[in-house]
Amino acid sequence: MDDKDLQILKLVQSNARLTADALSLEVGLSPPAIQKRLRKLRDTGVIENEIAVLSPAKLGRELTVIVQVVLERENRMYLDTFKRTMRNAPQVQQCYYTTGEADFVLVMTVKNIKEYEEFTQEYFFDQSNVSRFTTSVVMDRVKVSLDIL
Amino acid sequence: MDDKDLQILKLVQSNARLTADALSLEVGLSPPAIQKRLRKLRDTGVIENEIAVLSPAKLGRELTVIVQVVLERENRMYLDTFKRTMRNAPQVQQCYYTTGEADFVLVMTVKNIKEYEEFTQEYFFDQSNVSRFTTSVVMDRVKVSLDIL
DNA sequence: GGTGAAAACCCCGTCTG
DNA sequence: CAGACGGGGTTTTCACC
Repeated sequence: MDDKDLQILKLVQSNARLTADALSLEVGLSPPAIQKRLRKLRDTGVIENEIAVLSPAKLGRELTVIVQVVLERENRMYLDTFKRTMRNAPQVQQCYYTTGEADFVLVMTVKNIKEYEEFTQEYFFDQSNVSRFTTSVVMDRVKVSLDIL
Repeated sequence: MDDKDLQILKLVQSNARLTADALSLEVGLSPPAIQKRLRKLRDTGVIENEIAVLSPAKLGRELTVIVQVVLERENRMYLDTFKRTMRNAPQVQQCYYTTGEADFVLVMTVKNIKEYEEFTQEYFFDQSNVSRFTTSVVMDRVKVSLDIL
């Protein structure tokens, strides 16, 4: 992991379609050298995966909400159950287990408020372990990235 | 936008490296047909971009925090200034302008609590428009994706 | 890490249902 | 109009230096 690797990572974290050829011009290595580094970065898990970012608006998921969830009982089994449920819920983009007021913070995308209401019915009310939750409706997705460099 | 497109999107949103050949087997179209659809999905903005997801842990960004920010004055100019600042701050992965208690919700990744403290000094205290903010430290990144299908 | 050849993949015509 | 085939060009891959 040297400076060249960091340069490559900075570029591909916002555009994974850059060819080894294009990268080689920026970084100053031959295309095969770039490929070797990319392979290593993938194998070692520095690059976790490469994904297509879809437009929520163009796919009818106009509504983004942020939810803070407080659980009723906070023991290992209940925590794991809740985590597993969130991982399997397609409406839940992100789920964080946090310190502070809430136990979990969720970032969700849904078609409309009705779909969100149905989600809360299914996951927060019916025989669940959720004590209370507060909902914030997103008016502007000011910045949405996974960049870390 | 038919069912075939949706199938393609579902696959590439979690793995953008799938070749047209591999996709053709799943979807039941010829590789050129897949490519034509992919091109259209990119051109129309349904696929916004393709990115490499990096491991925060392996790059020394061990700490994720979620911050709720309340502004002092909430007029157009102050809002736009705050949004622009967040977009340009590399520590801020995501920034949402929301209804509810907080004006903004941030998802941030930092090296350690010291870097976060410095960030708050620079962006929240020094001559800023921030009234107050509450910090939640992430103990488990249960689910972090941008999947919407 | 660089070089060069082979393989795989992508993209563009054209054709067909 | 959307999909299937076939070419040529690009990109990736791999052996070797």
